[in-house]
Amino acid sequence: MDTASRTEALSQRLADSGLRSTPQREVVYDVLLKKRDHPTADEVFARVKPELPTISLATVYNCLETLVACDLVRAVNIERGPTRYCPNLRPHAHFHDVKTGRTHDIDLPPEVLEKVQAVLPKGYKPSSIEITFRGSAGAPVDATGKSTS
Amino acid sequence: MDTASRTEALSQRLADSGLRSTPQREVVYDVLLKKRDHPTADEVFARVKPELPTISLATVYNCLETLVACDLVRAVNIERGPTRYCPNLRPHAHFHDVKTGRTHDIDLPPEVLEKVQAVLPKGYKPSSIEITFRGSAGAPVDATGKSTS
DNA sequence: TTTCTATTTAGAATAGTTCTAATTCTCACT
DNA sequence: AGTGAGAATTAGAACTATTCTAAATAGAAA
Ligand SMILES: [Mn+2]
Ligand SMILES: [Mn+2]
Ligand SMILES: [Zn+2]
Ligand SMILES: [Zn+2]
Repeated sequence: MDTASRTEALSQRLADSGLRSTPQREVVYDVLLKKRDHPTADEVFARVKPELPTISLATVYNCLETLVACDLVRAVNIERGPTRYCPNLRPHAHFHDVKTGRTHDIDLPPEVLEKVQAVLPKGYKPSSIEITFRGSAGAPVDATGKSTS
Repeated sequence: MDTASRTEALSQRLADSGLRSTPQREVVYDVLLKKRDHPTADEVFARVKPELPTISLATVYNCLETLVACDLVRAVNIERGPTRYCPNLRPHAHFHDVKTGRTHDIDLPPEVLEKVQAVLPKGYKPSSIEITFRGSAGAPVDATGKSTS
């Protein structure tokens, strides 16, 4: 999907919520889609600025909040520290690599989701599930001791 | 388990890490065990104060950090906002009830844990898994419209 | 074109946590 | 028992991430 059609999809979704499409909202959404590394608001701010040099950090927070409210973006709170933002709308878990500090998306098959939901006692109605792994995702090392990656 | 034997278990675990058992650490741990509602540091502070009126908030943070480092307590970050603390060491998920704001523990059978771990690609070595539900846990309502709880 | 309202903006304010430097406590050793 | 070294506690300052406020701007509607 190119930038034009993304922008179209975005304004549609915003309109559905009675909101306007703005350059700030478009560029914030674009940078999230372009580099899907779960950036913080500060990082989004830094990436948007070259495109919109007069944007403010407050606006970045506002735009992110709006995108989350429209269900185009997920706010991710893996641990204490700044909220991170993820435009991946498919059901997925997060793997937080302690070595690199990076967070990867892990697709969740419906079958696993169901299995997890099944642990809930009757009457518990979840509206969302968040699964987070913490650990190392280092490339496996072979018998020579060299990395295989 | 009474307070005396809890204290014993605590000092043992602290000693294993080369740390001292102190009144502050004991009382902080005790209040976590006594009311398992995932309190914030501020809430722990308020509960400890009657017992140790001169304790400081900094010390509460220090004690909680120590207990987490000793694997006696889990730090829980459900969403943006203060970290919460949980002394339940069994594998469990958290259900955050949006209506009441309360967070409940949900036991996780080993079978479900395995199923969830199985989504990880080869080479991903998780050291911990966090599963959080968000939703409402309202008591089911019967045909009369009265709560069944 | 005027008006109405949404949005953006800069900066102040706030919340939660961590840091700093001084004090107090504990324990090992005499 | 007395002393010294290091561990732990403490109050308050500092810090980070976020939210709020109030004024400026921009866009749609009339
Ligand atoms: Mn942020
Ligand atoms: Mn807290
Ligand atoms: Zn993601
Ligand atoms: Zn818990």
